[in-house]
Amino acid sequence: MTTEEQILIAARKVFVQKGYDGARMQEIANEAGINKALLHYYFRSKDKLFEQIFTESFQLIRPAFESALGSEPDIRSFLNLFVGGYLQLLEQLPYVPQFVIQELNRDPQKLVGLIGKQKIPIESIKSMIQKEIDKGTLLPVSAEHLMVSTIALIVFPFIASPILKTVFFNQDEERYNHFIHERRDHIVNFILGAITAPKRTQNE
Amino acid sequence: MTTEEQILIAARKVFVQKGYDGARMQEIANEAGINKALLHYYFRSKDKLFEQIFTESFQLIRPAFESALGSEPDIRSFLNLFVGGYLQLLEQLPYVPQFVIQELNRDPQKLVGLIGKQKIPIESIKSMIQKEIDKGTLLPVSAEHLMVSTIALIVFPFIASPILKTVFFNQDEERYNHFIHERRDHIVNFILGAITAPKRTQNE
DNA sequence: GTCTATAACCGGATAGAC
DNA sequence: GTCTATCCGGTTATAGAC
Repeated sequence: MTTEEQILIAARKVFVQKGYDGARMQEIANEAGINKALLHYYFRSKDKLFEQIFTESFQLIRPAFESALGSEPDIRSFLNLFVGGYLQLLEQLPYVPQFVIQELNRDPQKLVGLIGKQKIPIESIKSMIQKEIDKGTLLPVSAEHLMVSTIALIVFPFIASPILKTVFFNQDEERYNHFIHERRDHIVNFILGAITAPKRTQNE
Repeated sequence: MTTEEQILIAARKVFVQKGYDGARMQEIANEAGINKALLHYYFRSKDKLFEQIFTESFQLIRPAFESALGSEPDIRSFLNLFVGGYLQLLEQLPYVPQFVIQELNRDPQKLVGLIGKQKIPIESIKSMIQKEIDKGTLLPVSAEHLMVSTIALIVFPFIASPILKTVFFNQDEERYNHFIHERRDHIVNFILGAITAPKRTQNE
C-alpha cells in the first residue's frame, strides 16, 4: 500500500471519529505510522486533507436513488429496495452520517460549495408516485416529504444512538442491537402503511 | 442582569453553534462583554462551563412525554399533541438537537454519566397502545420503534437541514421553509396512517 | 520521500493589581 | 468582582539534513 493511501485511511478514521476541530494531525500521523511532516508533504494542510475526506464521505452516504430507481417498477418495490440497501450501507459506515452532518453545520457555506449541487432525481420519484395516486392505490403524498421521512427513519438511529440507548434502553447494549436488527421490517411496514390507500369499506 | 447570567447566555450561544472543540473562551468572553479571566472566576474551567450548558440543553430537548401522556386519553391524541408540541419547541431551539447529539457522540462515557439515567415512561405508552391493539383498531407495533420513528420524523430535518437544502431543494431557502411548515401535518398523517388498522373489506 | 528540529501561533489558565 | 499581563502547553506548519 502506498503512503498516500495509508494517510487517507488514517485521516478517514480520525476525522470521522473526532470531527475537524477535534482531529489532530499528530494522531493521523501516528495512525498512519509516519510523522507529521510527511502529512504536509502529501497534503499541503489540515484543511486540504479534510476537504478530501469530507467530499468522499458525502459521496458515500449520499442516498443512491439512481440504482434503485432504474430497476424497480413501482414505488413499493423501490422503497423496499432503498431502505434495505441504505441500512446495509450504514452498517458498514455507522459514524459517517453524523460526521457529514456535523461538518455541514459547522461550515455550511464552504462545504456546500465543495460538494456542488448534487441534487436527487426527485422528478422520477414524483412521476412514479403520481401514477399510483391517480389509480387510487396510493394516498396523495408529497415526494419530498416521503423521501425525507424515509431517510429520517433509516439514518436517525445511527446519528442518535447514544441518546436512544440512554432514554429508551437504559444503556443495555444487547437490547439496542436487537432493536436495530428489527428496524428494517419496522421501517418498511411503517412507510407502506402510511402511504397505502385503505380499501373501500362496506358502507361506501 | 447579573454577570453570571450574561456569561451563561454567551456560552450557550457559542457552545451550541461551535461545539466544545470549536468553542473559544475568548469568543464567549467577547460575546458576554467581559474578559477571559472573569470566565475562569465564575466557572473554574472550559469543561465546567460546558458541562452546565450541555446538561441544561439536554433537559430542554429531552422529549417531554410526561405532560402529553397525563392529559390524553388515546394514542392518536397523544401523538398529535406530542408532534405539535415538540415541533413548536424546536422552532425556538433549532440548533440544540444537533449540539446535544454531536457532544454525546464525542464523549459518550462522560456525558451519559452527566445526564444520569433519564429514562422515558415507555410502559405507559405500551399499555396505551396494547389496549387498542387488542380492540383491533391499531396494528401491532412496538412502542420503542413507534416512539423512535416519531422523534426521527420530527427532529431529523432540524439536524440535517444543510444536506436537505442541498440535495432536495437546490439551496432554495424559500422552498425549504415552506417544506418545514407543511411538516407537522405530514408527520401526523404519516404516523396515523402507518399504525391504524385498515377496516375490513367486503370480501372478508 | 522521509526524517528531526524548530518556528510561529493559539488557547486555556493563573498571578496580581485595583 | 473585574481588569491587564503573562505563563505554558499544545498545534499547525516549515526548514533543512539524509
